[in-house]
Amino acid sequence: MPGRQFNLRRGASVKDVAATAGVSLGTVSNVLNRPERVRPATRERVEQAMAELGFVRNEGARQLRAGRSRALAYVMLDARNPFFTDVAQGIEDAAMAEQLSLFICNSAGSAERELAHLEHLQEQRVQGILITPVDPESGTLAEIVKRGTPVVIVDRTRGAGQFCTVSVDDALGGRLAVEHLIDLGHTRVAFIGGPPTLGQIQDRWAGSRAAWADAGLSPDDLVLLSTDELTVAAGREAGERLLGLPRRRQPTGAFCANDITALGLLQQCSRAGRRVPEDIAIVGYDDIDFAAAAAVPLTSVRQPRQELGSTAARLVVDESMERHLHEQVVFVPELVARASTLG
Amino acid sequence: MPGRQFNLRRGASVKDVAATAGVSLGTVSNVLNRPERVRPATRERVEQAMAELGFVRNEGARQLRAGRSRALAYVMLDARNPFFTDVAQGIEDAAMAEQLSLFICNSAGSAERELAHLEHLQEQRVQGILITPVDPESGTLAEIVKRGTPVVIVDRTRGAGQFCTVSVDDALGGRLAVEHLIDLGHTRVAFIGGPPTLGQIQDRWAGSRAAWADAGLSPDDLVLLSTDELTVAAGREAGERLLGLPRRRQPTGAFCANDITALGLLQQCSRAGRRVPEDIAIVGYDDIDFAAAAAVPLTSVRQPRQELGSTAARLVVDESMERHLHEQVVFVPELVARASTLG
DNA sequence: CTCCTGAATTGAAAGGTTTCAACGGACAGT
DNA sequence: ACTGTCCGTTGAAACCTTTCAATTCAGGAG
Repeated sequence: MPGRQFNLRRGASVKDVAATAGVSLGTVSNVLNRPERVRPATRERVEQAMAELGFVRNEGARQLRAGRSRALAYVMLDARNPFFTDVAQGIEDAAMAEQLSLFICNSAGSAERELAHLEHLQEQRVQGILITPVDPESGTLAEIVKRGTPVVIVDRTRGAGQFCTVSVDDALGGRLAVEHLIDLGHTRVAFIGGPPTLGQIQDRWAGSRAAWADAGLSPDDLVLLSTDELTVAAGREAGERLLGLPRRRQPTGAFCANDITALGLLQQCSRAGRRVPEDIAIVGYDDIDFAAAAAVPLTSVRQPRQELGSTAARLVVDESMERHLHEQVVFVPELVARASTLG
Repeated sequence: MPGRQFNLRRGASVKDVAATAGVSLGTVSNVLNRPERVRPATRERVEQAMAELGFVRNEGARQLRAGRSRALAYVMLDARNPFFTDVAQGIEDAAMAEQLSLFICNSAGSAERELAHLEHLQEQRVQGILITPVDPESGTLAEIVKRGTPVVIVDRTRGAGQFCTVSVDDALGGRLAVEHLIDLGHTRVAFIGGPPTLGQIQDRWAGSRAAWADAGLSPDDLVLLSTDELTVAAGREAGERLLGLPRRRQPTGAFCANDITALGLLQQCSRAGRRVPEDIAIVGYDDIDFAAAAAVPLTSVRQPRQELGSTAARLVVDESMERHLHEQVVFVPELVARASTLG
């Protein structure tokens, strides 16, 4: 290969391509960004040169010029919860469709980790940030928006009034779950979930109570078993409490605020020799893949997870393009009935 | 705030900071990168200016200058499999410790998606790529390495001779699972998994057979139930086949090549009214969180997932620093016995 | 033949950071 | 007083892409 030599360590640049193809920098750039402006013969020559040199665009330089990068970011609250990985999948699909890269980070519920991630993402000049925040009211996010990076809150609405949000109607979800149990004839039901400070728990509980009241049942027969977190262990522990209640005061149905907790309850029931749904019917929330995969497939409230993600991505891209009114998109959940209630 | 004005859209640059602090560009850069070289008084003045202006380093420009970015990338094979999300967690931890950003991508088993991701990552000039490839022999990866970006293969060894790899001893894992069943007195056992083209399946099967032979049992009594993939559905379907065998030829123990398949088998058993482990003992593989969360907690072969990830990250960072010999790290798996075999 | 038009192409400038050779000043030693 | 050293600081150059005003060229109209 004669003539033109470029820095091996760094690879070919537009300049090298231009020299090889015998055109100017500007033309190479046009081939990349506005090919219709370039005469087909020229374009072909340039493309040939690119292939020959193995040219790969330098996104960093591009970003520097443009002022912002072609990357989005999603800061997950809990990567171990399949709900969030499915949301991430929806975001990735949308990002790919827009030719954007995606940083996925996991705060794992730690405000400190979250902050470190947000710091990095700002340094990367990402085009927009999608986040399920540890604490929406911390002020960090507001500051990021003020600096010009669009932020969309995913799956949270409390304290997020000033942001775009994408969420699912949790009150309706709670209602659907409890109405399902009522329809099946249950007159004593447990609500399992927490912590009660979480907006979503409040909404699902409120929806449950409303459905209960609408059916003319006594509030005393909708038992709140509050947990500290939404984990398998919390579900097991709540199950222990539930099964320990005196026989005649024992609920015949339980609505768990997420599937992971429901799996814990299911395990505890199995351990105690109770049959599901004959002795106790169980409804979960989220409809993660593992809900359908449980020994007794779990009835659950499905949230449109991927759509949640892709919509959030669309919003953040919109916002990065033009000033626009903040949108608060709310999706409708759906009950998926399976063996854990139907028998 | 008098005087100095900077482009609002873009935010403050080192230049703005330098002007505000009354020093030169170089000094600001020194404060950022070699603070020990700067007189404390000066440093403080610069840091003050940074805070005042809300200065955020522009990683793109930094990358442009340095030739590569301060970001790693992990291309997952299947984001819905918790095994890989745990590996990702390990990588993220290591990346954070090194102050590196991390792109997480999901090929979802599609070579096309994988290629699109790799394209983007090269444009980003990432410092290194960690990947569980759809096809290690495709040549794409070799080309990326040739262009100077280090690549480490995660959880695959076949056809990856020329790369750094990080994996777990699958033959040993298979041996542990089957030895456990033998120890419990099982003399007829099923191996469930596939596709048989997958190196890991081959290794786990080979390890199983070796353990079986070592115990002096007849090869005919280790039954291979091959599946097309490692999914819940495949596990259910294999369960159907297993339970359909004539009673006296029916295995009393099953070793599934991953936990997800084992959950499918467990579900099928539950559906058919078989008790686990009394009628059939089940061993899974991976020890994902949901294995312990199953109605009957699953005995499983644990792989050091997070360590797998963090080691891979360490290797790729090493490789990006200096030429080094390719390392092939192999971890040792461990059996975790639970109720699905112990009763 | 000249002028005009529009299309294709050019080249310089800008964007923010890092590096490095060079510089200035203080201070010690002679 | 002079030289040499060392520390702290400086400013220009380089990294690569994109943009845009300017330029060239071909071809048609007058």
